[in-house]
Amino acid sequence: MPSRRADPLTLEVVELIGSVVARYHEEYEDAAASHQLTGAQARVLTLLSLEPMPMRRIAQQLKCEPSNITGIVDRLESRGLVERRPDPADRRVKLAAPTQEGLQTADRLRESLDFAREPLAGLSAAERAVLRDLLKRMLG
Amino acid sequence: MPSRRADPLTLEVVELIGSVVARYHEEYEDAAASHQLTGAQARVLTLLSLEPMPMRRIAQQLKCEPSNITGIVDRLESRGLVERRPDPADRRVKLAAPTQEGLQTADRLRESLDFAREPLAGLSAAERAVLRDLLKRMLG
DNA sequence: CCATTTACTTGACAACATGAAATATCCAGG
DNA sequence: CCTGGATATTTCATGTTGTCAAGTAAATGG
Repeated sequence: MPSRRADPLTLEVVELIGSVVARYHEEYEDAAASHQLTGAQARVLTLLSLEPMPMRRIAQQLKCEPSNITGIVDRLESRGLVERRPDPADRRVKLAAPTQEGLQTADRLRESLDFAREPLAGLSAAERAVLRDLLKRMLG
Repeated sequence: MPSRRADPLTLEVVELIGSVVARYHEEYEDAAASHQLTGAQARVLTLLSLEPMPMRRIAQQLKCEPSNITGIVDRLESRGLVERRPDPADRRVKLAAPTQEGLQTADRLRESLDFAREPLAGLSAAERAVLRDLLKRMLG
């Protein structure tokens, strides 16, 4: 039910969220590029740095087709950042896992993601807590 | 200056912003797809629905190369959603403008962008105002 | 009036994304 | 045990987005 026209305040907040999204993306792509990674490659590498996982699960997390992941992991693998391991429990499955160098790259990537510190630095701890709670409720 | 490790609260907020960004994107792509548009096409059409503008300016707004815009506008034009007009003041310039049908599509697109209403509905007006102010300050 | 700059397009190329088909493996019911 | 159906991954064809370099047309300023 589309309710009726959203009120001006809601529209303003939506507009601001759009700006946050645009800025986040820009900074994410820049951070990735500074490590010669594309955004998609950076996302996959970051995911794997938390926990190795089957190709299929990567696709689920990124909400795309598994056949797409094949190519992205291929490129990461050809650069020595990721490797495919057999799953002892299921020979159909290939576990993608970061190499040592992949882990280091993921760490440096995390550090260069300044969207964290820079824009939030202007907010006090109390304000950040309020923001956290509001975002949490927004995300349901 | 990477300052030192960000505190847990900041990290939590950053994580939440990441979730908001992911969700916003997902919904945006879905809304675009429901009108047989790609995300990029939807962004350009939305931009033009506010105000016709030269190709060059579209590229600046989208932060990409002008040569990229040529293709996106080509596809929108071949579907009758956008047209190129000469700029009376400068014959090098082509103004991209939405057609009647393009305007209608842009309107319907806006309506289906429920990221506005749905998640924000859980917040009171006062809370939305607080959120607005915090986001504004975050964006500097 | 000529050199330079600007706006746009074109062409070559890479990454990303989807969908369909192929391969290998698992698994459950007979 | 065996077979038929489901599952995991890859390959291929195709389309969109993105970059960069080169080309054309038009403006602009010495």
